[in-house]
Amino acid sequence: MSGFERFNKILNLFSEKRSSLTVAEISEELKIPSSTIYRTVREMVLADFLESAAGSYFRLGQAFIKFNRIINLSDPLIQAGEPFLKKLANENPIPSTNILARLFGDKVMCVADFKYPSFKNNTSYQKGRLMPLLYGATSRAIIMQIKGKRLSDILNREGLNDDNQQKIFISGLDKDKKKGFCKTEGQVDNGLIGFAISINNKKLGIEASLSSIFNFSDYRPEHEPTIYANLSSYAILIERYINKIFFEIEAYHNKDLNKG
Amino acid sequence: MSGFERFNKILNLFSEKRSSLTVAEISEELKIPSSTIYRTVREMVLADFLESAAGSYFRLGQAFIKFNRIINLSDPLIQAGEPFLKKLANENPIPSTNILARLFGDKVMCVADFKYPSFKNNTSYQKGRLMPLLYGATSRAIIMQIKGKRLSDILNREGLNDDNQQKIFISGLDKDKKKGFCKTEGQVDNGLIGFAISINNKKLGIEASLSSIFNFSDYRPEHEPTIYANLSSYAILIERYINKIFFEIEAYHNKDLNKG
DNA sequence: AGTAATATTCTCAATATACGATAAAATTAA
DNA sequence: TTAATTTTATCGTATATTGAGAATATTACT
Repeated sequence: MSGFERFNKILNLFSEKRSSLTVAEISEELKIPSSTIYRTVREMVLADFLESAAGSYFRLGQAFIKFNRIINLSDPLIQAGEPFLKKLANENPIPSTNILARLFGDKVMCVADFKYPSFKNNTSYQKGRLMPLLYGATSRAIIMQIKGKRLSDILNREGLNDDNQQKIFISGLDKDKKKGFCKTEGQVDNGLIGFAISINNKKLGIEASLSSIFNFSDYRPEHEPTIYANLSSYAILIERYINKIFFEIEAYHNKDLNKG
Repeated sequence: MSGFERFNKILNLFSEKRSSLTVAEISEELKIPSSTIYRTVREMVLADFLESAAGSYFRLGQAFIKFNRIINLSDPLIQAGEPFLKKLANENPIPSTNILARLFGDKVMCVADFKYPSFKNNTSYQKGRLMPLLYGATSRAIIMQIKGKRLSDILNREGLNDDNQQKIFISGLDKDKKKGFCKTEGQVDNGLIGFAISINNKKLGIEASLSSIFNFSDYRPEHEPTIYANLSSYAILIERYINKIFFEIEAYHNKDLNKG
């Protein structure tokens, strides 16, 4: 096993449910001698990827807070989209959670969210959370953008191996694609209904979606036109801003080149 | 150079100002052949620490968002303190930014913040940001808790090498310690005045502070008693909650032991 | 489209580095 | 204090990592 692999494996033992671990536990989980784990953990602590806590436990370290902040301040999708989430929430006809999600590798991750103050439910959609790839409007509006071999590869990796099932899933996606919207009910959280629309930027490699999620009990069919209108106008706005930011980044790099 | 060291050095090239880099740039900065950098970068992309962006640039990856979220959901200080920041802001006599900061190794980092909506200034205090160790009430209320060799080591590393200057600084801290509060004006941001109080928990190794920052133009001396009263009552509340959370964590680990 | 320029991956032999068993030391608990 | 546990240090060996350079893939340009 390579050094980096071990480093990565150690970090991935940490989760929401298990936020601190001892060297003994890590060593046991990974079946690696504790002398090696001690050495690695020490390195990681030194570099702030871990920190030692009470009772010889170790926790995730400040490095993640630091780098997360850098991402927040510089990710074009977050920069372009986050400011609009609150506005979208305010313009929706009923209380909502509003989500910017994005494909990272094989996974859909929520990168920004705004919950309308009076929105009751605790949705699964929170910044930083990985979302199920095959369920929910948020994710559908993203995989909708992928096609061909890449799509079937992803589906296979997600466990949708059966050829026939895959065809059904893809033809469902195609229908949504024609409509231009996704709408799902209770696929991720019970009692919630979600609407989503695609956002993308080929140059920046961004495959994302904007979605609004409502309590099904609040929702009435007559809300739908407003919901769609809001989503699509904000999606266009966000795509424009992403482009603007992209050109700024490009200009910045070019300036650099001319300097050197 | 060890593998991990390189990994760490690559990540630390990224900053708020420089959020994407090419392999050539990394190779140039670190004086390491690009074939090696390509290999390392590929590994890092595979593990989501980097992601490739347009124009053969690389950016920080989703792993940081993911692990940051885990920290947010599990860090006892954030868990215990964040919910109170808004309340504190609402009870302050004038608009404020309210900060939970914490010592990580040698650095003070803001781990949670709540800005009162009408607070105008863009303060340097934002979640995830490293704060200057020797300036500002926020940091003083933290180093106040450190003494002896550990304190002088930290001061030395921060560049306060002169013995005499160090004595002056420490005696200043001692005065604040007696008062139980720190108050500084314009040390970090011009036109702002900050008040801070210590928060700590030995068992969990938490050395932190709670602070309220105001626009100097809003501030009147008669506000001071209320500011202090708010800070100290919330600090006590937060410390109690940290303890409660600590016992929950302990109980959780013990339960695990009995299981296994 | 076709070509040039860049970016990325691959190969391989030399060697630096990480590995793990064990001992020693330091810290914590009883 | 002693005992138990956690952490660091040591060291020979095995092996993963390195970097030069070739090969390939991708992108940019005409």
